[in-house]
Amino acid sequence: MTEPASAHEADHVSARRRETRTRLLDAAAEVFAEVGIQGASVERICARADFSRGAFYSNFSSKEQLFLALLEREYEQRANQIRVRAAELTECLTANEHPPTREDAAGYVTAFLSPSGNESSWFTLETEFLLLALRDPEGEVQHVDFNLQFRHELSNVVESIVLAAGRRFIVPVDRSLTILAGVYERAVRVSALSGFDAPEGVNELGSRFAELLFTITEPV
Amino acid sequence: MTEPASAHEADHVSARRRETRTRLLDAAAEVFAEVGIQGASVERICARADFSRGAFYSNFSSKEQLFLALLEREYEQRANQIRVRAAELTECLTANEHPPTREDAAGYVTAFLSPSGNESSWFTLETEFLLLALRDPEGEVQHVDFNLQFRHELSNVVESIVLAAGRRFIVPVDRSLTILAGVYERAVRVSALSGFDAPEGVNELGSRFAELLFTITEPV
DNA sequence: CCTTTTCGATACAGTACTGTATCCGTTGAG
DNA sequence: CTCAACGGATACAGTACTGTATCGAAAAGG
Repeated sequence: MTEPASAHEADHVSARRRETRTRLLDAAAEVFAEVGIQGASVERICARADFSRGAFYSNFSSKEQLFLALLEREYEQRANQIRVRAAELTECLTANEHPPTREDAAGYVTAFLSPSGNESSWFTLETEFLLLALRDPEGEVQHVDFNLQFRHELSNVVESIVLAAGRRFIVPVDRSLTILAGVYERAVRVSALSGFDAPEGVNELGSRFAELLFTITEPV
Repeated sequence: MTEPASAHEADHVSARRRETRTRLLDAAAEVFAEVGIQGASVERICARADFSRGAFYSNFSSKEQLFLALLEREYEQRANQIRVRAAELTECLTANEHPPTREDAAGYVTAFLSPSGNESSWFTLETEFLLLALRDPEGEVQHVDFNLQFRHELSNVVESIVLAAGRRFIVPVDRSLTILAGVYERAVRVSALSGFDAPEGVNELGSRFAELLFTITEPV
């Protein structure tokens, strides 16, 4: 609303400007993760990016706008990664003659869920986002939208993977996903609290998850 | 450290002082929930409680200390409530001749999970706590401790309730609890985001949960 | 009833940050 | 080569908050 710049206007953002925005976003990601969205002063973010506040206000109207822009970027990246991994996994599954054993599944799940970037800071950011949305007067911040879209995407991905593995869900898919999501998110939280470093956490989660998957699916 | 007042010293807190602390804690609960632990200034909390900052610094050494005190109080209250409800439920279950049907179970679970105080602000506080713990240099803030104790308590409660209902867990108890906790916490989060007001949310959760319980338990 | 202690209020100095208004170097178009 | 527009730096005025140090009233103790 505040920054329409709709299609008919000059969409042209100079390379210089894009670079500035990127650096500010990168810096913000760090600082937000470190001290929180409220604890982060515009000044500090700019300092981290080696810019002055002038640059900031020339690119974003407020700290919240910056945060939302950051979130959008990260979600996008995240979604892409999932798509890529899902494609790999599907290919791998269809290439195999026999349906995967539990052990195979554990490996696949582990690989699929293995952290890519800085998982810890992502989790922190997401939690900040949740808090922001919780306090949002009337849904200005569309946490739900982000999540619904993401969920939908994920839903398709998981279903098609399961299918590629020659299985199908016993209980309705959406209910299954609720369970899976719950277990997964809880695992992430626990993992975040005891430090993400431990790689065995991921393996453990992988096998547990695979087991769960075998419990709530059946051969097609 | 700074305020030992260990057991051999005067534990006596005058009624006046206790009252002041309570009012400050109450105010803090509101303000923290509204604007977050970082967004809340000491000044604002004091204003809400109709005290000056003098009173605050005379009772707490910092905002974080206040927050931790608040959390302790709330956890305590929470735990008590669960104990009470569990006792009621157990009594109710043992009084019955026949093991509960799914419908019964849905009712019980719904009652057990039905919100008591301000669920929404509690969820917000807990999330703030999580974030605090995430950033905690080296486990000063003992989120894990709180949670482990709580979890342990809950674990016993759930198991004994299930037993009183004449059933037992198919998969190991701790794994079952992980699943239940995941599903529950996720439901709370979703509920928090779409406003806690909707009472049908609780009912829905109740029946889903009961169903899940029937899935992962069997008659003893 | 007077004294001592306790506890909260007030005053103060200092800091960090905000958003704007203005300035100036850079860059790209003609 | 020139000039306008762009994009970021700097300066400024103003605000909110912090923690401490001091003060005075109310309670407790004798």
